Amino acid sequence: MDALVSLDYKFVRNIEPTAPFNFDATFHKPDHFPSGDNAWQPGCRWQSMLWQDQPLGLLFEDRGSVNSPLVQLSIFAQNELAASFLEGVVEEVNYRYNLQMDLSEFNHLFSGDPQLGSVIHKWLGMRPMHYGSLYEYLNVAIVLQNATVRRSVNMLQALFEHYGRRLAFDDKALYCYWQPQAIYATSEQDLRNLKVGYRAKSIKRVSDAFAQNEMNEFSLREKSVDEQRRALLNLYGVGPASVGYLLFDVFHRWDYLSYISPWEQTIYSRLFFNTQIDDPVATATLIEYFTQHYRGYRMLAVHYFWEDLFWKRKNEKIEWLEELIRL
DNA sequence: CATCAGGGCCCTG
DNA sequence: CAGGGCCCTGAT
Repeated sequence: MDALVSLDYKFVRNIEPTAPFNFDATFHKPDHFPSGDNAWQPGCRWQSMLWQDQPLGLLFEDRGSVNSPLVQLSIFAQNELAASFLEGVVEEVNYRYNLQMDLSEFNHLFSGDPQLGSVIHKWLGMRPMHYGSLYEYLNVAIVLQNATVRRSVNMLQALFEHYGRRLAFDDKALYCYWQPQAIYATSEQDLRNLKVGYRAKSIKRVSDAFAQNEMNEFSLREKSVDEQRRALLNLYGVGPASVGYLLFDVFHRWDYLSYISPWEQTIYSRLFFNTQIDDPVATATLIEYFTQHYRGYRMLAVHYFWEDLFWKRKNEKIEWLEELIRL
């Protein structure tokens, strides 16, 4: 299955994000684990995308500034694409990367906050984003479960190699996701052979739900948070931790925060209550704290702190954090 | 060499 | 609603 697909057609579109806009903090998230479907360097992000059965290569380039943002998007494809198709890609890209997000209220409310204020100032215009579809994110969420980062990386890579394709564009070769039908057509044992362990059952059942149109990301986007939450929890293999990530990253629910996993608990306790690693405060206390301080944008506020921390980690060693991130 | 926990979730009692 | 079991791996 590991065929190299050459994307020889190129189409260029300009996108004007809302200002202020921080290109690198939006297009690169140092806390995301490395994944074979994208690459980044300052001012550039390469990304594969499977859109309406078409394997695409995307290249985003920073052509503006914080206050006068401009992103040049190059779309690479196997063949000629209609203007309407390209418009659809641009619209979806605007959605996934939150390029038209209005941050003015968030900035206004919290730029004077003793802790969040300086972080907002430092990363002014940063957007949360997830580059993939709901189905793609679910695969990531599942391989994250109860595994070390290295193992999660290996599992996703094995899935790419077995069910995905490699796309060649702009001198890059990046893996592209598969359709859920590819796994609908396979067996749980085939998945287990890729050493995903008991997650095989979740991957299979989630893929089956999408292949049989029991899940529709686009209609789900129109529903209420509660309906979205219920629909996601209804999927086998999705629990409180995954649903939190999904509602924030895929459904853009900036205030949804109802579960904090143990390792996040340790980090937040250290950041907000200055506790020792082995003595974190209760998650209920943390949630109460976020509710008091960042009501309306609780998870977005957490995202700003989180990204700030992982950008720091990228540039300097943070010893207490290294202990918590077991590769 | 054996043991264990890891960026959860399901199922049972 | 607490707790055991689950696949596999790398660390100890």
